[in-house]
Amino acid sequence: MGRPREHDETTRARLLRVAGALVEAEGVEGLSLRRLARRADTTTRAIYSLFESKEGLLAAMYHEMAAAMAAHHEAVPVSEDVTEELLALALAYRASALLHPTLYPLMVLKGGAPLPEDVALARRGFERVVETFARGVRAGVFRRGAESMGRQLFALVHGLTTCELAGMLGARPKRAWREAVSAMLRGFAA
Amino acid sequence: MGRPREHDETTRARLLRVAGALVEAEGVEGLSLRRLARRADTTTRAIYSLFESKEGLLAAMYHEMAAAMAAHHEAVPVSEDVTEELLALALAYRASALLHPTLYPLMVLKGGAPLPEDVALARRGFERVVETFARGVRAGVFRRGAESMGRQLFALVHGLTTCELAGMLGARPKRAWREAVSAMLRGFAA
DNA sequence: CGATGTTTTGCAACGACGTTACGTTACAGT
DNA sequence: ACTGTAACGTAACGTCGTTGCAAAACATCG
Repeated sequence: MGRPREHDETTRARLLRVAGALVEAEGVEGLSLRRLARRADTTTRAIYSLFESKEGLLAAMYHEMAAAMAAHHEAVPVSEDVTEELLALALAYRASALLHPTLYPLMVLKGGAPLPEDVALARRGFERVVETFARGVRAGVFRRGAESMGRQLFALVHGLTTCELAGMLGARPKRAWREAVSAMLRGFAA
Repeated sequence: MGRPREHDETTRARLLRVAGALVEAEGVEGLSLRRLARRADTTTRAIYSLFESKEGLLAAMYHEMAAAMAAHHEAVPVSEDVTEELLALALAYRASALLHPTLYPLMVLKGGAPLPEDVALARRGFERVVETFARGVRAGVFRRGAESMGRQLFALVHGLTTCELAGMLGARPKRAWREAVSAMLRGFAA
């Protein structure tokens, strides 16, 4: 019963696309619901019907980003060389962050609380790292404490991402990534 | 000539104090010039006279933060054990960030461009780290590349800070700091 | 001592923002 | 056909950062 929705899935997709372009072009502060509605040729009411609020819109953008990162992570094959696998996982994180350079800060900083499903998504990626560490521990490559090492590696990876996006990682950022992650993994050796 | 300023240095200090309290209590988005003026019992015009704009106010807050961090850094004594000294420098960074937990994000994320003097201030701390690395290289403790290692250590330290402030560093954050920094430094060994 | 010039101040307004109340519209069920 | 219900577009509300403007407070000069 009631009037059928006119703001359908295609408008939703269009809004997400235009919002991404806006953020990409002018940063998070350049995204306003009114401008977004104008650019997407619809009304602010449509955004409220589809996303509930601005926070909901940002959560949906977060979801796209989290899904992209999860896809990059799952594309990394399981290897016998756990060090190589962890390095590949870190570089996959880097690649997905660099794919949406201005969208990445959305994940970390403000924009409100992400949806539980997206937290679970991010957690899955983290647990993949912890499991890889655990395999390394069992193989005698690393010392004990897979979860601690996973947390610390994540801190490094996040810091590297932030620094690279800020242009503070020097002329050869990928090399810096390799060196930093390798150094930490060497330091984790049993 | 001209009307003498009534908005003096004490109002400026009070505004900075109240602004810090506001950010501390409700985050960066809770800081509005009108609320700040009301809480500090003055007018928005005073803020504009003293800080030029909201960005100028944030830059002044950034300056306080940067000065506190520099003080913490300079309090770390030069040691013959470069590894110990770098660990102490990292923990000094942590201590100053934890002193103003909600002010720290101001330094990294938005708020606009910090003043050149504050960039220089932050740069001095970074160069202290690079020099310590260089001493370690000369002593045969680390491999070559003092500046690269400094950048990578900074990325780790910043990532650890962000993660700890987000509560993602587990139950023993200081221990995680020690382990992570030590691991990276071990990995940098010659 | 009064007139003038210059700078700061308080106040009110401007445009833009996120959000919401409201009257209208379009359908489902009777 | 009538009524109830849900989604719609429009217009407003309150807040934000910022700015124009007239009044105010001094220094300087006639």
